Amino acid sequence: MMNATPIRVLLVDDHAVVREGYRALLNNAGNIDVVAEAASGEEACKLYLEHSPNIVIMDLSLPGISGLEAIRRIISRDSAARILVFSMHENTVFVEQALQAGASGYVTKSSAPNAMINAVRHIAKGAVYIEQDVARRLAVQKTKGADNPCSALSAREFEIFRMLAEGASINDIAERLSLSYKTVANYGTRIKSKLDVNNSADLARIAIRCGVVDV
Amino acid sequence: MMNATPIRVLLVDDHAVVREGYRALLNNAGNIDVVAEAASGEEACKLYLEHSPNIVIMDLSLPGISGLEAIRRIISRDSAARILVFSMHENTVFVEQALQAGASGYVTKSSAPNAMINAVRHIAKGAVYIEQDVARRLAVQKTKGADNPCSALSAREFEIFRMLAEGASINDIAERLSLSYKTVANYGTRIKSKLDVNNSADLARIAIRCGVVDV
DNA sequence: GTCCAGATCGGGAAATATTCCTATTGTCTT
DNA sequence: AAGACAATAGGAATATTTCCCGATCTGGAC
Repeated sequence: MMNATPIRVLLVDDHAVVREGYRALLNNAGNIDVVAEAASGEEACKLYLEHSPNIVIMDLSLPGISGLEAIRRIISRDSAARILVFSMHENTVFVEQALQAGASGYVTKSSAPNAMINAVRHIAKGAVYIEQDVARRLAVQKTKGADNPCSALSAREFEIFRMLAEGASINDIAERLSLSYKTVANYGTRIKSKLDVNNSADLARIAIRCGVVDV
Repeated sequence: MMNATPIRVLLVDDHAVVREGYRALLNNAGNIDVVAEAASGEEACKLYLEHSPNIVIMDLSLPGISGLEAIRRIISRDSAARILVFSMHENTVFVEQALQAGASGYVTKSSAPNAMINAVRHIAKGAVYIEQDVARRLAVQKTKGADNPCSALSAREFEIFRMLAEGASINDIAERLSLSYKTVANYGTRIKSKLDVNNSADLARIAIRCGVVDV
């Protein structure tokens, strides 16, 4: 097949080996041209301005500013920027945050190898690309227009969420808030359900991610 | 340059895209032949017996049994097996655990792309390959004793600790490790006791602090 | 003013998880 | 060979979590 101008891609991942692999993959796909690579969010912003690629493929976990922050910065400079997040995180929290930040697509590293290729082509055409199962879980979770998971919580829920994430026991919390044990236990269940997790470890991680408690 | 028999490699990583990338990388290097790919520890063990590769390149985070457990199983069947761990974890705890389990090398994904190639060649010759800075940090840590709580844990404890901190349920873990529910539950209690915490949220925070799981 | 949605608060019962105890192997070390 | 300790797991008692309910209360919609 003959193609016109190739899709120009900026690759952002802090692992050189991983970038190298993706580069090989994208080159083999044809009509996709990796024009630059960045190992950090800062570098990504800089290189975006220099190269004005059609697509940015962005890992979320980066040294320095996070992938999410990098997305925000790129979008703030060019609201038409098309960014495909290529993350190993399956959690919908990340998807939400990425889309909220302005990403046009989200593909997980567990996807089929050509999912990235497909996503690149779709996004280049102006579409939004999210994988089926990720999208489904996202839809289930989108009860409110929450920009971060914590904002789906009511005041009381948030308070108890914090305490749980800090490692407080149900009894502690009940006592400190002068509530019945049952009430707190039920809040715990409701919070986990709202945040789409089913254990305290994940709860703690979300809290840390949101800066609600510290590490 | 002309070479005799190529180095036959078994690639183990749960992400098809990542495997694809490494395969491309190794093929380009010349004289290295990826003879099989596994997406899980179980599959790796099976394919190891079928193909008897010269080298296994093993990611540590796998579905089902962990990379560490897979290394142990392969080594228990063939103590001469040469396994290169190729992990994204920089933490020395992982290096320690991997070498203890019988790995012959440890390369992080942040290394230069050809570090993997070098490592494969070295290990194929029978050497042990660990990157400079990783080795240095390992040595530093050894000289000044236990600086992080995880080193108080045994191999099994560490493995389960990780899984718990990642949010896996007792049942998940039992199934993935082919252990009784009771065994895992008891490990959980022992781990909490050793780490001096009494809930999963604190467990997760310690794991994050030690860089054993990410946020 | 009435009504409804949603927040807050909790009981009951069943399902799960955790703890503490004990016991059997196997593998080192001394 | 003895002792220490890791790995494994059962039993029984607790503790926690979940699911399902119902009672208030409050702030807006109509």
